[in-house]
Order: sequence, then C-alpha cells, then structure tokens
Amino acid sequence: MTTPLETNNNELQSPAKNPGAGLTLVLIEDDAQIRRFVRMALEDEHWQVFEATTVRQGLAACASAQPNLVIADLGLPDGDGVTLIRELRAWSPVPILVLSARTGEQQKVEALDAGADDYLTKPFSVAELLARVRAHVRRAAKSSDAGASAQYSFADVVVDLGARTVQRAGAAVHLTPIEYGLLTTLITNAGRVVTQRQLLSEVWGPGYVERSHYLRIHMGHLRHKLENDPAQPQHFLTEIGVGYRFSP
Amino acid sequence: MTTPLETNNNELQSPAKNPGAGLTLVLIEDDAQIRRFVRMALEDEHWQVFEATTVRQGLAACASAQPNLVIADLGLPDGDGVTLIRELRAWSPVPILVLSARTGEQQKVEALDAGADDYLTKPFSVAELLARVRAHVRRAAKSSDAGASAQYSFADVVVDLGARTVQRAGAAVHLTPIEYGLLTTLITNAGRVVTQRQLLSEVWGPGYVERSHYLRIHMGHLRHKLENDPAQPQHFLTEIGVGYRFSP
DNA sequence: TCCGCGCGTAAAGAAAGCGTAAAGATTGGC
DNA sequence: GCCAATCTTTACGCTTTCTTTACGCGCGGA
Repeated sequence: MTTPLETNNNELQSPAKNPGAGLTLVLIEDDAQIRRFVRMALEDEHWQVFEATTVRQGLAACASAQPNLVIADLGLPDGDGVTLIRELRAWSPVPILVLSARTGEQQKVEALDAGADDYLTKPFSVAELLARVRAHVRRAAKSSDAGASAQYSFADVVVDLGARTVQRAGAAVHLTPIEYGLLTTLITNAGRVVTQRQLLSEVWGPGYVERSHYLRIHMGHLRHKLENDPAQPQHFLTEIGVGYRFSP
Repeated sequence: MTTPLETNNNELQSPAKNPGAGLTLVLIEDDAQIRRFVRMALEDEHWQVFEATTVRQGLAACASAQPNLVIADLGLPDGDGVTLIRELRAWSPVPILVLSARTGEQQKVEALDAGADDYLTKPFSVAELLARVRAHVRRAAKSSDAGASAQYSFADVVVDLGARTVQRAGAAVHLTPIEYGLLTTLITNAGRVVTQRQLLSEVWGPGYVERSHYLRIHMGHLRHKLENDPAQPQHFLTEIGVGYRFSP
C-alpha cells in the first residue's frame, strides 16, 4: 500500500489504547499453532488479521487486503522467504516483520537487506512482537506516505496495486471487487498456474472452493474488460481441469 | 522468478554500496570497547559518527548534530535509558536503535513503547546491527520525500490544509469536522482508492470501521458542497464495495 | 458416432451496496 | 434552559454486482 498507511491526525490517536484498531495485517506462517497464538494476540489489540500459509497465498493476500503491516515466516513450504520479501517490495512499501527459526546472522542480514524492516527469532516473546508491531505502526503513521506506487503492466493494460486502479490504453477500467480480486491473485502469481480451488478460496473465501462455475463467469467478464479478443485470450489462459494462468 | 514488476524511483536502492554516505549518526554508549567497535563498522559504511557516553551528552549531541539515526545503550551511568528515549522523542522523530545488555522482555517492551524503533541485545552481531541500521535508513529515506504543499486545488475549489479553510469559486465554503476529515483524507490520497475501513478509522476513529452507512451520508453532504452535479460526481468517486477515490 | 465432461456465454432473478431524505439525538454556545 | 449546528438513526428507491439457470461448443473415449 499499500499502501494506504495511516495518515496524519495523530492527535486523536491514543496508541496505548487500541494500537491496531482499524488496521489490517497479513500473517504468513505455516505453523498453525504459532499462527493461532499470534493471531489472538493481535486481535486483542484490534487488528484485522488475514492469514496465509504459503508464499503465493501471502502475496495474493497482500495484494487484495492492502495491509498496514506484514508478518512473515521465512521457512515456508513453497519457497524462499527472501523471495517473498523482494516480490512484495517490488510494489508495496508496507512494513515487513520477519519471524524465523534460523538464528544465523547471515540469514538476518539477507532478509533485512532484501527489504524487511524487522527480524524476530523463534522462539519469541509475544509481548515483544506486539511492542515491535506497535513501533512500526507508530512510525508508518508518522510518514503518511501516499507517494506514487509501482505499477504492473502488460499489453496496453496498467495495474496499480497500491492505488487499486486499472487502466487500459490510458483510459480507466472499472473492475468489480471479484474481478479485481481475480486479477491481483493471477498477476501476483504471473506465469504460474493458479488452481480453481486456490482462486475461489482467495477471492470468494474458503467456503466456496467447489463453486468452479463462478470462475467461468467472472473470468469471462475480466477477459472482456482486459483482453483484445476475449474468445482467444492472450494473457488470462485456461488450464483445462486445473485452473487459470496469467501470462504477461 | 515471476513478476517483472517495475520498481519505482528509489534512487538509493542498492544497500551494498554506500548505505551511510552523507548521513550522520549519534552513538550513545559508555563501554569504550563496544563504542570503538561499532564506530569502526559504521565508518566503513561511510557514516559520520558522533559519540556520547552519557544521557546528557547524548541529548546534546542529538540537538547539535541533528543525526539521521541514533544508537543508544540503555545502561548509561547518569540516567535511565527509557528517559533518554522519551526526552529525545519529545522533539525529534529520528529513528532510535537501542542496545542493551538486558534481555528481559519487559525492558524491551518498555523501550519500544517509549519510542524506540529497534532493540538489540548484547552481545550482538555487528553485521546484524549494520543490516538493521540500513533497514531504518531505507525506510526513513522513503518517508522523508513526502513533502506536501499546504494548499491543494481542483476544479474551482481551493483547500488550504494549513488554515483548514475551503473556498469554491472564490467564496468560502463551510465544512463540518467530519466533512473536512473526509476531504483531507481523500485528497492526501489523491488518485488512489481509500477503503471504507480506512476512511472510517481515520475520520471517526478506530472503533467505527463497521459503520459504512455513515460514509454514504457524509460523502453525500461533501458532494453537495463541492461537486457541480452531486448526483454525477466528477471528483469524489465511489468504488462500489471498496471505498472512495478522489480524482483531481 | 454418440455421449459425457469441462468450458464459455447469455440473460434472468436475487442480493448487496449506494444515495437521499427526514426524523431523532447529541453537543456546545449563549 | 434554549437554540442552532452537527451527528446518528431509520427508511426507502435505485443501481450495481453477484448468483442462478440454461444452452452451445469442442474434445476425447467408449
């Protein structure tokens, strides 16, 4: 957002009271126990927490939720954590706090230089985690960024993930929430196949993984808005029986 | 691997080159050995380092040197480190990195909540310290370029953020506090979508993020005061299901 | 060849979201 | 205590969006 960091007006914010109130956070962690633990602690401070268990899920969640902070484990099943940081940094200035079981200093330096803002080694104290989260939010609130965010473009289409806008041939294109969700999920996984279940779970929610007919309809709408020849798509490709793939 | 996203205008993107070039730093530490060690490492990265061994010296050095970063030990001879942080925070937003021999989480939480940005426990790795310093500088550089002019105008409307006044076609327009809050939040995020939660949290307060019907009513009032045809707004645009966006 | 499966499209019906008006409730000034 | 300004609540009609339903096409296997 970004990203939409909290802007000024700090005089009426009492940070000790509700540090996370109104703010959203993406928690990327594959260990269910830690996830539950951290989530509960954060919700106590009134954060709205979105969870993800893989790098891909995490990036997609960040694109759609536009969080105010990201907490990411480095040891995820589907990829290197440093890659996650780099990809996220390519389009979002959101503060990133890294959790990791690895204590090696090389690992820490690498993550911080890749763009992370903080690094906490497991096992960690929840109180310390919360204090560090508060510190980052406090600083982010001050900077009140609102600078131009990076854009992702293909063909004659420009997608601004920070501003949540889409242009085609210079003209603004209006996308519904579902269409935009599909778009961001696909382009944050550019080149890879995203399964139907994954798309449905990401855009509609975990309870909709069986409704694959939704995808046919809304992918059709998305193609009509962004493809030159929707009947023969060049970028939003169907992988029959599996899912869809975005090709730049 | 996947997304060739364009990274935007961050000129000092390469952290390996000269991270501290042209920047000054105040190091407050009473242990001569650590002081020497840290100083040498920082000077290798081209920081200009000012040293201090007491709270009083430290505060004086910060006042005169106006550093870009402060590294402070908590166990100083002439006073509590947390007090140092508080006093410094009273007049400076400079990033503060705390060094401490105390590992207790209570100590950490206290320092962070007092205004510190980071906390490193002795003994620490110099490489990690430098990486954390780079991370803070990187973030500080991003937020500092957000210089906003106190006046903003669009169409026949002039908004003076400093004086908190709004004119339209030369005539003063009276806005209620809520209307003015919506206006400033939207124009400081001009061009980007501001989510409903964000607007509610910013203008009403963190506890109101669910009351989206407030937005419909007061955005309507704002449009009546500032739009030519409030029924077909040109600047205060609705993003259905998401939020609102100001377009200049 | 015929059938079933998966996909794409169209159009309807249902639901959600938005804008407006007007009536209470609250606040602060006099 | 009263008044005026402001905010909150409630209600209703309208638009947008999502879901449902139906049908056509291409392809591979029996």
